[in-house]
Amino acid sequence: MSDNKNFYITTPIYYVNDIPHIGHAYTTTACDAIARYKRMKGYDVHFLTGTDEHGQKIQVSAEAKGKTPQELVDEIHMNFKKLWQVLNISNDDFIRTTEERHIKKVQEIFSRLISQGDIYKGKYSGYYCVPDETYVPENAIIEHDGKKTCPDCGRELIIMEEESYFFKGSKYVPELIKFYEEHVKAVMPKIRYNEIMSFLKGGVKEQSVSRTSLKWGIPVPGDEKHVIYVWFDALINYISALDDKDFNKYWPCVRHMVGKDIIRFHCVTWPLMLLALGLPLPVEIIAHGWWTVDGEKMSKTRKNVVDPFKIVDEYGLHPFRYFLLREVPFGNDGDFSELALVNRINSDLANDLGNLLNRTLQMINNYRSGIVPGSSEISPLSELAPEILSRVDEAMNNYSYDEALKSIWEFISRANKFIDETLPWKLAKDETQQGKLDYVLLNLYEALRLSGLLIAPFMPDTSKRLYAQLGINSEPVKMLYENFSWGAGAGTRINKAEVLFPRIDVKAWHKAKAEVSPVARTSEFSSLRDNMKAGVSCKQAEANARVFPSQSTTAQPQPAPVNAEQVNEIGIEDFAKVEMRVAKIINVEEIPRSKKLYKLEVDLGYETRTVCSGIKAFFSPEELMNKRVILVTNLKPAKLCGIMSNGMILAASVKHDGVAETLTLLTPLDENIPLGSKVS
RNA sequence: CGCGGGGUGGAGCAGUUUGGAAGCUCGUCGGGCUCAUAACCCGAAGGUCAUAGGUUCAAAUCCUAUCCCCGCCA
Repeated sequence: MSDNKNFYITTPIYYVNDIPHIGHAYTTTACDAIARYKRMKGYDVHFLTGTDEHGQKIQVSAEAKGKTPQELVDEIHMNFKKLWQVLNISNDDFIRTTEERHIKKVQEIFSRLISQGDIYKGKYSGYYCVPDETYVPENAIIEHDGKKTCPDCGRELIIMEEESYFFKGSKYVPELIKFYEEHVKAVMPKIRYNEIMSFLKGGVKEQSVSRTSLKWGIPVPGDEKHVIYVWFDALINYISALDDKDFNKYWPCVRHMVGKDIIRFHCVTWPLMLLALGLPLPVEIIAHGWWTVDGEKMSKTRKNVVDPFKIVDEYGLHPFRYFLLREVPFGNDGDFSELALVNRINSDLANDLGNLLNRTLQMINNYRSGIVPGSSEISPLSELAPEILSRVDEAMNNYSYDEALKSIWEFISRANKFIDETLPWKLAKDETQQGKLDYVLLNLYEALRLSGLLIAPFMPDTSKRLYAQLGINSEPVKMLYENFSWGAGAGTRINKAEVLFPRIDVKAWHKAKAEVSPVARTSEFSSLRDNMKAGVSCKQAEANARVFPSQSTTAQPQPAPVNAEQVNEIGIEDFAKVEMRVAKIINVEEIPRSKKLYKLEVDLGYETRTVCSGIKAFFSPEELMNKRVILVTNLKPAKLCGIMSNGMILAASVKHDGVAETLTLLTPLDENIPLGSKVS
């Protein structure tokens, strides 16, 4: 643990071109909870998040939209700011890599490393994929017919050589290994620590830290045709966000929360940079797992992402926050499903906590006219309380949110059990038992008062609502744990009991969900074209597209008509944008790592193309060979399972519960129609 | 041999580092209670811990081989 009472926690800066999804929400919520927790422990907390706004993709999408990159990022970084507002994130700062303070600091650091000889100009040469605009590392190259090809698109690589700046981070590797050996908790959880150690011991190459191929980035000072490599640029945000005063105060106690995918940058690249700069290394780097959705991999390119805005809209903020932090053991991957969320809401939030509050308040109201009685007798609850506090503290120090919440709920369960043990409704009827009743009611009240405090870092507004019902006006998030004293709640006038979390009728929920998509998706960003270009299989893209438009409005899911799929009407001018032609399948290849896709070669008469099609489950390669099909020819190419797909084959399907049961290809009736004929 | 994660009662998972009576949540069944959001409390059923070998007094946990799932990036 840190030796002082300062605590600096950061999220990664999110790539601004991404659509905010559950993964972003998770990382940031986790940081928020620890930030709030530490504040309540009396720490001086600085909590930073932000956006990474440079890079090729931004440049390209800006061009596509007829904007400057700066205009684009000024607009879309708001997606993240908005989300943090909705999720009630208590960050102290939000940094953008296009801000002056950041650019200046990056250039300053770059210059300094040049002048001390840790960055030098050299030549970079390697295998390069021209269409993908990327270098392919030796170990990723796939040999095909004696040619070196790109693992992503399969096209041939060329040897490319360009001028580049290099960072001699490797010379600090022994020092870093030593540091990690002495600080085994610097990378958490343990499995990641081991991963990093074995990576470091395998040796680290010098890294190219500049690019000449793109423009949208921070120029190398004094050598403007080079742009500083995005990771070098991005990592520095953790420092550039602090002014000199804050730097001295917070840097020595910095913690980075990251997804497990980017640990190399944070646990190797970044510390090597810091060693070169002679700065202290991060106290802790915490790597969490990933989310799947309904058991399936979620990705920004696949668009089966969970839209946090929509979930919050439908289920409320705090159930969502609670679910994220409770559902998954620290560091593990987790699965998001709405049903699991509903179950958590019902059992943990409504039944255990909400109901405890309700029954307690009703009894105080009925038996003591709404005034909390006093009692100094020790109870099982007052005895358990300190233990729970210390268990929560231990869990939080290990970022084990699930353990912390489990402990809190153990306390809540104990309180429910306490009611059954003491039977207050019987005590109420017995004149001689009034002192005992005081004891029961006071202890229940205190248990709730403490629970409200304990859940505050996770569900700040819920704890506030809970406190309001308890008759306490101050906000739990602004309190300190150490100021809690058991019994101090005596004499308080409580407020009217209200339902804290309404139960969700699971049967009705299932019924409503059967008629709407199981996964929330954004209408704002989602369109048929987006889905398709994003590499979703045809069927799924259709499904995605048809789910919307959806209005984010009411709290309850709106039942939709069963058979009428909602499709936006389009004009003929929209239809005319789609070019379809007759094509013949001339080759069928299995893609070993995909159970849905075939790699098809199709002949359009004037050219042949590679198309990936999600029809493996329905046809054998023999059935497909030489079939004439209708191909959408002007679909933007997309990579599916690593293979470039240049078009989409049309098929009709019958679905049951959203899964295609039968599927038939659309094929021209006239076998003799020339290949390449346009369909309209 | 590309890399990584995983296979534990009906479902979802913990436990595997450091071997020592198989645990949690949900669901099911039975009972209790009536203050409460059909909530709460107690009890029960249900697992050869993927498979096959091995080490050991003792293996979900260590070793070897095999099979099967899931990702390839937040």
